[in-house]
Amino acid sequence: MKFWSQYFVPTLKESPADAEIASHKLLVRAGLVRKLGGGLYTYMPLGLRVMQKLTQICREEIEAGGGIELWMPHVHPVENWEQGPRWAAAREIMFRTDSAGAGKGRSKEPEFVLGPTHEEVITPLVKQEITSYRDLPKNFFQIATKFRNEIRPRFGLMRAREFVMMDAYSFDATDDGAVKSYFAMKSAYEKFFKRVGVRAIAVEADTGVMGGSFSHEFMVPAEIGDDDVIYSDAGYAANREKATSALVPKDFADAAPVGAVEEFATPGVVTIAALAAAPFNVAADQQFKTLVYVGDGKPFVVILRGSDELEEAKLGSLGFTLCRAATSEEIEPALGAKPGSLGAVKGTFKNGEALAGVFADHAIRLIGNGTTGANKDGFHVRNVNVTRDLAITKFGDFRRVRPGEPCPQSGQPLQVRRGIEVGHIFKLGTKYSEKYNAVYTDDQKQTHFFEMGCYGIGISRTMQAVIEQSHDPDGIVWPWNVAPFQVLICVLDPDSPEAMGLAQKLGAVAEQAGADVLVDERAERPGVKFKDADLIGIPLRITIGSKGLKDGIVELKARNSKDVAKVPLAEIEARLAATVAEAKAKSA
RNA sequence: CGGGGUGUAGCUUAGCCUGGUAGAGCGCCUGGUUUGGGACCAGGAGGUCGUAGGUUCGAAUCCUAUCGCCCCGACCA
Repeated sequence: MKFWSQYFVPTLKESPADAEIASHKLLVRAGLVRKLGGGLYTYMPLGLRVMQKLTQICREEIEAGGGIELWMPHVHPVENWEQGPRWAAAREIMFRTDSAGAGKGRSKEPEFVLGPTHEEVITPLVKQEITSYRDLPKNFFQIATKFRNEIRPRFGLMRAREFVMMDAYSFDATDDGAVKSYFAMKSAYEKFFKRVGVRAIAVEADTGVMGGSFSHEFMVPAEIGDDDVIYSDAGYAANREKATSALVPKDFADAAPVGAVEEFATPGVVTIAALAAAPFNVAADQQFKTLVYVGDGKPFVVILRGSDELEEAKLGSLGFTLCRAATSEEIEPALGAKPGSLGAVKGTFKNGEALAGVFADHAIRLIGNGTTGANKDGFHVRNVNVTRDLAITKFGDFRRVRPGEPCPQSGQPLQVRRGIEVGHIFKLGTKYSEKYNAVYTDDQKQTHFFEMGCYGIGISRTMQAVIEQSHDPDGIVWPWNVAPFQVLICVLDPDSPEAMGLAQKLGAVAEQAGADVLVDERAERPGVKFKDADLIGIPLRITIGSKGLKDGIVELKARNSKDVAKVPLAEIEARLAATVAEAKAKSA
C-alpha cells in the first residue's frame, strides 16, 4: 500500500508543448515519464510500476513458451558486429564510441557500439557453449535496454533512442525445429498481449535488414501508428512492405504481340503522366516504368507498370545488403539515357554487362503490348511485349499494393489501417550462424549451422500503445494487469481518523485479494482528487467521504464505467474482495 | 539529411511584424475563507527572453552564426 503524499505522482493539468498524440500527452500528464532529451525518457515511479508489470508478464509468457532468461552486455566490441551479416546496414543507427579514442593514455582505443539487439552477441556465445544436437533446441531471452540512434525520435516512447525490449533468440538443429520454435513464440506473444489487455494482431511482415525466411509483426491498431496494415475480412493481414495482391489471375495468359517494336520521338517527355497526356495518350497502366537502383555497388533495373509504385522494401528479396536509388550519373553509362527515357527492351542497354539484373514486377504481364523508354533521350518505343521484348532476369513482387485490390488468399478487397508495431518475430535460418561459423554436431557426427529465430517485444512501446488504445477524454483507462495500482482509495477528508482507519483496512483487504493499492490522502479538494484519479486511470476507485460515512456507505467505482456503487460499510470488505477477485479472474 | 516551425518563470504561453521599464494563467510559498468533479480573497517568491556575435543611444523584438526541441519527408531489426 502506497500513500500518495509520501509517494511521487507529479500530474499536470496541461500537456507539454512537445506532445502531439494522446498517449504521449497522457504519459507525461499522468506523471509516468519525463523527458531528458529527444527520445530519452525517465520512467517515473508510476511509469516504472507499469513497466515492471509488463516485464513480468512478458517473462512468464516467454518462459512458458520455452525461453530461458539471461542478460547480455549492452556495450559490444565492434568486432562482433563487423563479423556479422548486417554491419553495413546497422552501423548507421548505432551509437558508437569514437574510434579515434585519443587522449586516454592508450596507444589504441578499442571501439565499442551500444547494442540495438543482440544476435551478434548471442550467436558467438551459443557457438562457444553448444556443440551437440543433444543440447538443442534452446531459446535465450533477456528484457533489457536497447539503443538506437533514431534519425527522428518521435511520439514519446513510440520511437525512442533508448527503450526497453524483450529479445529472444532460438537455436534449433533442424528447419522443422526452427518452425516449431517460431510458432511457440508466436503463441507466447499472443498470450502476452492478451494478458496485458491490448489488442494486437499478427500480420505478415517483411524481414528487412534482419533477413530470414518469414516473419510476423504484432500490430496494435491505432490511427497514429507509423505502419500500414493491409488486411482483408477473410483474415489476411500483412504490413505495407510485405503485402501483395492477386492482380494477375493464376490462369492469366500473356497477350500475343501485336506488331514489331517501334521507336517514336517524345521530346521533353520524361514522366509517366506526360506520356499519358496528349498527344501520346498512353494510359499509365500500359506503360512500363523503368527504375534503376544500386545494390551493393552495382546498378540493377526494376520494371513496374506505369501506374504502380515501387515498394522499396521488397527489393530486399533480391539479396543485396544495401540498396539505394541510382543517380543520373550512374544510370546513363549503363542504360544510355537519363531517367525519363529508360526502358528494358533487349539490346537497347548501352552497357548491359554493368547491370546486376533486370527485375520485373508480375503485374507488368497485364500490360501485354506496352510502351517504354528507348534508352535514348527523347525517344520511347511502343508495341513492347513482355515475354518477347524485355530483357528480364527474374520476375518478382515489387509493387506497393493499393486498397481495393483483391486479397491474395480470398480475392476479397484489401483494406488499410494504421498500426503500432509492438512485436516482431523472425525465422532467421542460418544467416547469422553461417557468418559466425556457429555449428553443432548431429548424431551422424555431421556438423550443421544452427537454425535460428529471433523475437522482439517493445516493452516501453507497448506501454504507450496500451494508453493509445485505452484512454478517454479524462485520462488513461488501465487494463487490470498492467495498471500501476489496481485500487485507488480516495480519502476526501484525510484529517478524519475514522476515514483514514477505514482506508487502511480496505487497503489491506484489497491487497489480501491480490491488488496493488494507492491511497490518496492528500489535503486536496475532492475535485482535484477525482480529476487525478481519472487521469492516472487506476481500474478501481474507492471513495471515502465524511458524508458517506455519516450515512454508513463508501463508494466503489470502476474507471471504465460511469456507475458508482454506494456500498454499506457492513458489506464493503466482502464486496471489495469479490470485485478484486473477479477483475483478476477476468484478466488472467 | 531535405522542407517547415519553434525556443520568454517549474508547466502552458502573450509580447516580436512596427526596437524604448518583460506580462498573464497554472503550479509553488504565507495568511484567511472554503471543502463531493481541477475553489475564492489578500500577500509573495521566481525570468541574464536557448547561446554567441552584430546593428543601434537603446534589442525578447532587427541581422548572422550556433545549439536544442517539434512537425512533414526520407529512414525505421
